[in-house]
Amino acid sequence: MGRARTNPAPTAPATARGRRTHDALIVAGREVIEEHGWAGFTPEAVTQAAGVSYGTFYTYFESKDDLLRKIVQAAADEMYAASRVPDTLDDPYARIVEANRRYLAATGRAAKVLRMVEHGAYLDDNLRRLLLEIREFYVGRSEEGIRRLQVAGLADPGLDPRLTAIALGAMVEQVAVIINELREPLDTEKMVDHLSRIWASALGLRVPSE
Amino acid sequence: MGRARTNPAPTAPATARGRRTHDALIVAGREVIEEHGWAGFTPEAVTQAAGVSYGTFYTYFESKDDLLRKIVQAAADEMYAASRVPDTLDDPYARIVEANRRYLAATGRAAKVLRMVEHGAYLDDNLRRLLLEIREFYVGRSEEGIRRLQVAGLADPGLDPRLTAIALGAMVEQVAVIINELREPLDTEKMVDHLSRIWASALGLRVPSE
Amino acid sequence: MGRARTNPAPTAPATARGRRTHDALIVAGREVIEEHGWAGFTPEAVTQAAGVSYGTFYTYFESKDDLLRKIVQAAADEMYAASRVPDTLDDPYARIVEANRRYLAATGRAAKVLRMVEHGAYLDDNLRRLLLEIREFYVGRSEEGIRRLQVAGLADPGLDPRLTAIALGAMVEQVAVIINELREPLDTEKMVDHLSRIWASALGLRVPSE
Amino acid sequence: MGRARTNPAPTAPATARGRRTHDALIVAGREVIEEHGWAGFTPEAVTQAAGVSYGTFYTYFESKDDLLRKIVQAAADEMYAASRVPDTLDDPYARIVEANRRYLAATGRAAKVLRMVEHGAYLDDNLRRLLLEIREFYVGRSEEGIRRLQVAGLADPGLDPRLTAIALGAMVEQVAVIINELREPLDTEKMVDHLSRIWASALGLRVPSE
DNA sequence: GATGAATGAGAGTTCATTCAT
DNA sequence: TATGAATGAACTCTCATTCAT
Repeated sequence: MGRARTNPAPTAPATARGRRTHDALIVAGREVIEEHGWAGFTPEAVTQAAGVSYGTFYTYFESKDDLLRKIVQAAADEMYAASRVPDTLDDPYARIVEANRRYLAATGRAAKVLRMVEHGAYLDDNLRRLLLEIREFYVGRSEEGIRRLQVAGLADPGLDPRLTAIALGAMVEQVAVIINELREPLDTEKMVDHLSRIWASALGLRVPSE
Repeated sequence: MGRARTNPAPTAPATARGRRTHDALIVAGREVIEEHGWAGFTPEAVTQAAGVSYGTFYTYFESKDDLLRKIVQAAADEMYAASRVPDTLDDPYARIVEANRRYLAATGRAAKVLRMVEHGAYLDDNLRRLLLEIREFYVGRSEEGIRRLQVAGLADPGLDPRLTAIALGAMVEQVAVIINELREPLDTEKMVDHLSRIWASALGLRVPSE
Repeated sequence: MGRARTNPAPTAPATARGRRTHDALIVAGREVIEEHGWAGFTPEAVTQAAGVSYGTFYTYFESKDDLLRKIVQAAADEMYAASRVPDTLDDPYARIVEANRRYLAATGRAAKVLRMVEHGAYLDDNLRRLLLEIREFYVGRSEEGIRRLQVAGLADPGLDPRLTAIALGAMVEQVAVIINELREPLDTEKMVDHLSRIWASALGLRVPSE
Repeated sequence: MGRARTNPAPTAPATARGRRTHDALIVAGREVIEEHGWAGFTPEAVTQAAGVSYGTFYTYFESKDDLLRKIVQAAADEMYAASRVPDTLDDPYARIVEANRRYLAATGRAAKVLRMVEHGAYLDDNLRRLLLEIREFYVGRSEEGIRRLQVAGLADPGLDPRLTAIALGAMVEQVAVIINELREPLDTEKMVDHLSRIWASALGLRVPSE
């Protein structure tokens, strides 16, 4: 009936207690979605995991999707922060290794959350756009890097930087997600090594012999 | 989905008409899941897309998950068939190119279905196992190929064949899925070329100059 | 999330059984709203009153408000039908008496429903418009009648036909609603007599002595 | 509404500040119900309109219904006060005109509040009784007036004073409510004139020519 | 076999009320 | 007295599945 909304559009928590509960819900939400997937991601599950009552959910979030967006944003922010390779690292190959190591180690968990959300993304434009932006960020960054290496005469100039960035980015992204679903456990550092060598040889970079 | 199941197990269709309806539902189910994702995949939507009445669904499928499994199986079969590289092709690089071309062109659609299903897979062990098997099939096949090339002295013997197969397989799989979600349209043949070159240089195969 | 609606926008019932259930829900809905008012008008109450299960509600109505609109429409139709004074009745005063009698007797119940709904009408434009139209129908009809009597030299030409119609219509409408809420029971026929005399003397019509 | 009530019965405000807040809530509550109807009348909306915090509501009122009763009482008191026709006015017709003018002008707003509340009244006996009393007050007063005019030989002795008072009171009450909902704006003073003439002619009073 | 109505458990959301600070 | 977070029962709506025809 287009009933007038009388419920508060939730505002930022005013007290420390409120802030604590708010954050606990985001953390709990993330755990729930990691563990039980999209279908298990219900306000009830989230509030139970956070140890608060059902109604408290709506004290802080306008809707289930509102929380979802905030979880995605938080995961994305975390990935950005964790994946930044220090500028002090100069050697191109070392930079690749470091980027891959960080992506796998530090951001694997966040990547999983994003993947779980992709399902919902088929329905919601905002969320889909957000996910696209996140991917674009990584692809764009790699593309730039490849271009710079080409200009410096270190990478094969015959490669299309964008296509290459898309392909190599896809590799790392997908490996980060499936790494824990595989039959066998897997030596992460060794995988980082292989990913980096693939990356380097694709660009025509000289891989330092170990 | 985890509902009690008192349904009579539907038997194989006895008549030609029955067979037609049965198949139409699988086709329709696949279209629905491609277009509207997991959340849009309801018996209602599927029967409407197939042009039959609601109740007919349960004449042919024990449950929604039953249909899902059959869709996945059909998609997997199709991928297997489409991705087989003819034995007559001898040159290793040409084989890689052909495999990638086929994966992207012929199986991209099926790959998308599988990805959409992955969400539901977090709930159902059977389905999860099925998806793992499909991936294992591809990874295993690549692993074997790499091993053979190593034995033949054509590929870098320092590589772990399994890790390499996982990484390169992940690349192609993910590219096949995101290729249609990207901002810009993308020249598929050129992507095949890049994927193949990455694959070849990763293995240390000589890429024939164009 | 703007989740795609997959539930059928309910269509007209295809079978006789469906028609029966559909109608039973409208009847039950009306009883519920008469008896328990707007606040008691819940899908649960309605389906219980109709003796069907909860979910059946949404087989026939898109929403609670959808049913409400249909109830209002049905009540309005019924009022129109019941309040029509036969053209064979010629005497102006007799026509007034008959109109009032019918309004009170035949449409009092419908009027009560409409009044109960008015509350919701403060929120929903469609419904408000519908209620306004219903009132306009009656006021307009009376206005015309008064105008004709003035032209015929039977009614006081100094009266504004619209204001007079509004006031007299308000009187009958409100009497129809409160008649059952009063402390004391009330002789309906005597009330019809008084209303009619008020109406007639207001217009300056000669009231036949009894 | 019909919730268990373990609330401490709030006591009358002890301080001036308390008094101010208490009154502000009543005023705000009235505005809210006028503007957004029964469904918009929530403690949340009321406290926001009054510019105090949510919890403050229950410092002053036992429940939502408690506030409602106080609003109704205030509206009723206001109507009584505003509708009192000065004893100095002797002429019966002038008294009628004045009563109608006051009812429409001064009490229209209060009448609207009462009407909005009627919906809730179907749930609460106290409130229903209160509303009945208010109506009875007006009907009773008119009834007395009619009786006196009959005794004085000024009004038609054939009329039932109670039925006549009910009908004429219903007219004014309903006009006061719908006057602002009509399609067209409406000259209030002209409406007062028509109402009064209807009233007078109904009683058989001589309407002074203008 | 096919149809479409019926079912009811469960999901998301609201809101009157309570409580700790 | 004032604040705003917390509570949970109740409400609207959905949908996988069953059933009568």
